[in-house]
Amino acid sequence: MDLNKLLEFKYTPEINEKLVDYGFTKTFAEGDIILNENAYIKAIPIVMSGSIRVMRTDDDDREILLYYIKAGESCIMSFLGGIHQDTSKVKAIAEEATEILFIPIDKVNLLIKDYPEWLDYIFRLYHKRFEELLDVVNAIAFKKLDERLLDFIKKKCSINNNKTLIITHESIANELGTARVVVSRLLKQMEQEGLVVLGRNKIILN
Amino acid sequence: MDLNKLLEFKYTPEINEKLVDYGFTKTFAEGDIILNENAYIKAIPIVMSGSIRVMRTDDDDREILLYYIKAGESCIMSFLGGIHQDTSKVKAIAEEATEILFIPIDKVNLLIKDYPEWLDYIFRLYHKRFEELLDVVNAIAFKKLDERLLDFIKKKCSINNNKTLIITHESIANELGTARVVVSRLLKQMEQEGLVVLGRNKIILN
DNA sequence: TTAAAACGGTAACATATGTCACATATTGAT
DNA sequence: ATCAATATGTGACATATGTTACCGTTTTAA
Repeated sequence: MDLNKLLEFKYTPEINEKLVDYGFTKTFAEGDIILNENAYIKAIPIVMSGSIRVMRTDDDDREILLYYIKAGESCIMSFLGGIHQDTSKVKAIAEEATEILFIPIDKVNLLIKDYPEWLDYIFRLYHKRFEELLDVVNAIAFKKLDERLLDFIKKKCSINNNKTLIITHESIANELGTARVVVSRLLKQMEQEGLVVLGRNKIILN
Repeated sequence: MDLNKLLEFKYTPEINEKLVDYGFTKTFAEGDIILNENAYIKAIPIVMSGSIRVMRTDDDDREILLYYIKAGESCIMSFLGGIHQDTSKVKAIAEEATEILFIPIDKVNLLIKDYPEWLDYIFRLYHKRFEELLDVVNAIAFKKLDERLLDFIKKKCSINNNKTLIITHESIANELGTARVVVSRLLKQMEQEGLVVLGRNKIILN
C-alpha cells in the first residue's frame, strides 16, 4: 500500500511503512455506520478509498450533515477524541464502499514525535474541518433552505462527478435537518424553474 | 509574569520563560476589535486576562457568535491560520478590558518541537473549540430562538459571575444573528413568564 | 436647556418552514 | 396478480421569525 498520492504531506518511505505497519484495514459498505455517537475511540481512521459523511445528531433523532471525508483524509474529531480518551460527538457513515486504515491512538503519538510532516498533516486537516464547520454555521444561520438544498445537490454530484443523484427526498431531509415534505416542495419548485429534473429516487442537475 | 495558573498544561519554568521571552503583550479595551475577518495572522494570541468573543460574519454584515475565549486560552483559529499563512475567517472582539500575549508564529513552531506539553495544550484547545462549534451548529439547527436567547443570557452571566447583564437588545440580536425587534419581543415574553426582569441596557436573570 | 441619538415597546404584516392528512405512483415480495 | 411497502405530490394550516413603521422614554451632546 502506497499512501504517497493519498496523503497530502511530503512523502517519506518511512512514514508510509510505519502507517501501514501500525495500522489495520477495514472495509465498509454503503450506509454502514463507522462511528456512532458516544462511542469510545481507540484508533483514528484514514480513508483509503471511498468517502464518509459526518453527521451531528440531536437528542430527538434529528441529524444534520457536517462534512464529507474523502480519500486521503482522516476524521480529525476522532483523532482529538482519541488523544483525550473522549467519546465521539458525531456519527460517521460510509457514503459508498469505503476502505479505511485505522491507526491505534498510541501509535499516532509515536508518529507525531518522530515525524513533523505527520503533525503538519494533522494540523492541515484540522484547519480544513474547522472551516467547513464554519461554513455549515453560515449556511444554517444565514441561508434559506432552497439555497442550502441546491448547494447540497451540487456537492453530492461533485463527489460522484455525476449529474445524476440517486437519493430519496427523505434522506435529503435528514441530512439537511428538515422534513421530507419541505424538501419535496422545494424540489418541485426547482424543477419548475428548470434547475433540476426529478424522478423516483433520482435528481438530475441541469 | 507566571503562566502557571492560566495555562492548563503541566507547568515547566522553561516554557513559561520562553513564552514570555518570545511574546509581546498588548491590552485592549471593551469593544476593541482584536482580529478582523480576512486579516493576515502573524502571531497567535493567548488571553492573559479578560475575555474575547469570536464571531462569524456573513457577506451582508450579519454576524453570529461562535464562542468566547477566556483567560489562559488561545484563539486556535488564528493558530492554524498562522501556521498555514492563511487569513482569518472570523472576527475577534474584546468583551471587556483584555490583556493578550502574542506569540509569533515561527516561535510557536519552535516551541512545539521542544515541548510536547505545549502541543498538548494546543490540541486540547482545538478539541474544545471544535465541540463548541458543534454546539453552535446544534443550537442554530435545532433550537428555537427563545431557548437560544435564554442560553445566551445565562452564559453571559456566568462569565461575569453576575445575575445582571448590561447589554442592549440590539447587540444581543447581532450576536444571535437576528433582529432587534425579535429579541425585544422574546425578552418581553420572558419577563411576563417571570424568567427575567428588564431595564434599559439591563437584564436581570431570576 | 434643547436637540439629537440611542433604546425599547408594539402592532401589523410577510415569509419561510414545520406539520398533518391524504392521494397517487412505483416498486418489490408472495 | 395482488398486496404491502416505499416514494412522492399537494392542500390546508400552524408557527416562528423577519420586516416595516411608528411611538414614547431615556441618555447624551451641543
